Amino acid sequence: MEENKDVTIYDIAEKLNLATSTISRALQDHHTISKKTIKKVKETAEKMGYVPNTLAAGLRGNKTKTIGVLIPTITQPFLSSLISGIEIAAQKSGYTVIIMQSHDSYKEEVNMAKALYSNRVSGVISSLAMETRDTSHFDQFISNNIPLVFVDRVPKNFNTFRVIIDNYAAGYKATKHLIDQGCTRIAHLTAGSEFGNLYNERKRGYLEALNDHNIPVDEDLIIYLNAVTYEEGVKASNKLFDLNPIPDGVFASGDIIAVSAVQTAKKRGFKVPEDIAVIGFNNDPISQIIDPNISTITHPAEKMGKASADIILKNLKSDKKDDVKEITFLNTEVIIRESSNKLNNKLP
Amino acid sequence: MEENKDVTIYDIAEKLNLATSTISRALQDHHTISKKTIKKVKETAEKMGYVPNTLAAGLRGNKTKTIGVLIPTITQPFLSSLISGIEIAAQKSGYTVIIMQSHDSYKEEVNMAKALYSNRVSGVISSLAMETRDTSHFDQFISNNIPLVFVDRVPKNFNTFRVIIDNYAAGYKATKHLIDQGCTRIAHLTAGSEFGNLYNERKRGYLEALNDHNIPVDEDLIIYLNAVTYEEGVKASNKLFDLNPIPDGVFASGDIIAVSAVQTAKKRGFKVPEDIAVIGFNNDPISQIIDPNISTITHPAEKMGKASADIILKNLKSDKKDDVKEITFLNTEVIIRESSNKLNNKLP
DNA sequence: TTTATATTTGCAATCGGTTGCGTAAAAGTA
DNA sequence: TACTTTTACGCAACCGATTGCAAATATAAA
Repeated sequence: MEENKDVTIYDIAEKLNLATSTISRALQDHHTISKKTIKKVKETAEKMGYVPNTLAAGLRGNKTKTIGVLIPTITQPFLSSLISGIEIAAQKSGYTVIIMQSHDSYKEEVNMAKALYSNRVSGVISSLAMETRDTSHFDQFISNNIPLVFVDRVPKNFNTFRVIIDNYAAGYKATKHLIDQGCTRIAHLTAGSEFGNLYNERKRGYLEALNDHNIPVDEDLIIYLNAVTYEEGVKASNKLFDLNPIPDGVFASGDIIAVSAVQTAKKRGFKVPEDIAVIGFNNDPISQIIDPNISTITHPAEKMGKASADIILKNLKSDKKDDVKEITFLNTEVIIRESSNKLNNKLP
Repeated sequence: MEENKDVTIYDIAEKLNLATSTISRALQDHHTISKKTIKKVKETAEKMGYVPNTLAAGLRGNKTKTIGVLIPTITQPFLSSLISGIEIAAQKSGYTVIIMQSHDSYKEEVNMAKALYSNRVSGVISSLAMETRDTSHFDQFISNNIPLVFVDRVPKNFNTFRVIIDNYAAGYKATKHLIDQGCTRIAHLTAGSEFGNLYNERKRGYLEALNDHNIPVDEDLIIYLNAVTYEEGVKASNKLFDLNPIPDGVFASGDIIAVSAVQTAKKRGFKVPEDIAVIGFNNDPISQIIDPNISTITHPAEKMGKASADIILKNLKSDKKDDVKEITFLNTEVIIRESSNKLNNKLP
């Protein structure tokens, strides 16, 4: 068994009769090394099969060109797209991405934050677990000057970068769209208890839109799901369709919920959008595949990922520690599709 | 600006008047350290806010408790579930997961393989990029005794662990199911050029099933998509429905393709499954949401992820280098749903 | 030729744990 | 009490790259 020892800069140094420091500098195009030497070094490095040891470099410099991502799960379209955005941006700058899933558990989130720190990541991007109430496990990053970006599900009182959409405005827009379509009894399907403010904000937008248009709020039309799943959506939708009369519009705080509403409606003999108009949230792939297509609010996952990564990278490059931890708002748009097109407008 | 220096084992050693070696050993419950000392050390470590430095440990031991995952993309349901399975298994053993996306580009795959090696990952799990023909960039892992597992899209001639499903058998089962439903003109939608053998294997199963049941193969009924996307699926489906007569069954080598077939059929006035029965592949979430529900073949993503991770972990634990690089086959099942239920059997 | 300047390279400490080997202290045995 | 065994801990080298500072060499200016 050939115990193939790694080629190190020492090996290269020996072969070329140079100091390791010269090799190191040559490899990073340091200006104090002559072009000739650089070329020679790089060539022999290549020839000898040298692969830099990230650990050693990281240990010395106490930084790793690694971005840690701590999110609830990666199997949701929004989050996997988010990661994709992060990964692409990071990759471009030579950074590596470490991913950890909290599975919406506070305890796991705490552990993984520690693990990320232990790995000396250069920066952290996180979306909070549903369960999380206390966020002090993120303090360690701040106090050690590791840039921290919260994205999408962000804590309220934590002075660090945040990348979000304006959930309030989005909720307002969605509801207003239904109102514009002539709906007057608009239901809202939303997530139950939560600490992060995104569902609450959307609901706030919903309420405000009703208010602005003189539509009385009917608490019976607001249903809180225990989880954002298809099954829970069906349960909630059935509650809605048990009402008499049924609502004529539904704003679901997630496409998967909207899908369940549409399908439950169909199953129970109601027509979408004629009997009930539906709008979802996220613009998940499924929303444009399901029949009827589902109107929705865009949730620019990749862009949010890119924005988050860019903030990290920018902060890493410039030493000046921005004390201004700005909040980045990304745009959302209403996408009108069949499920809410009561007025029968032409769709693109 | 408080330059919060990290607490190291040196700090603990000094505080307790012990040697760093004792601290190090105490922290890992080494048997040569007394219970009292261990307890004392752990307590003060906790109190002082000590966080181990993974880099330092990894550098010394040349291993990092990190599993590198190199896949085409994470935004496909199958692959994100795969990662999820890997991550959960790894996490349980205290391993961290680094993820890199090749975006189906050979060049990126080569670079990222190098990056993974550079990070001294303990093991690698990879699914090949579509473009990849040559796999020599994976040699470095083998020659350095880093366990390597290929999963799903695996190379043919590379002696390492492989975790796959029996695509041939799955293709056969899917086709046979359609035959059992009474289909006699069965089309097949598959991916175009590819090096990994999964689509080819499925096609082989399809052909063999036809053969075994004395159904002549009609090349017009086999359509090669340029990409596994909804749009390409629609294009291909339309070709199918331009035929006269149209086929009475379709085996699509992916659920997203099956969805497009079902919807294109509906759009063109054909009934599913009465006029044409459809079966997909993967059991993606969408398959059981779309109306009609789509019959499919399970593709146990999470299990495959777990299996891959377990192989890595097992190989890491036992020093003996298994020279037998076994291939792990995971089971697939036919899930019969509405889209292929011509005989109108009761479905669960 | 000499001095000043620019260019190139080397020395050696450093990052923070890990571990083989050696020794001191405690416990056990004759 | 003397001797062996066990238990507990310390010393110091090591992993591989980085970097401040010093030194050597080359080039330019006087």
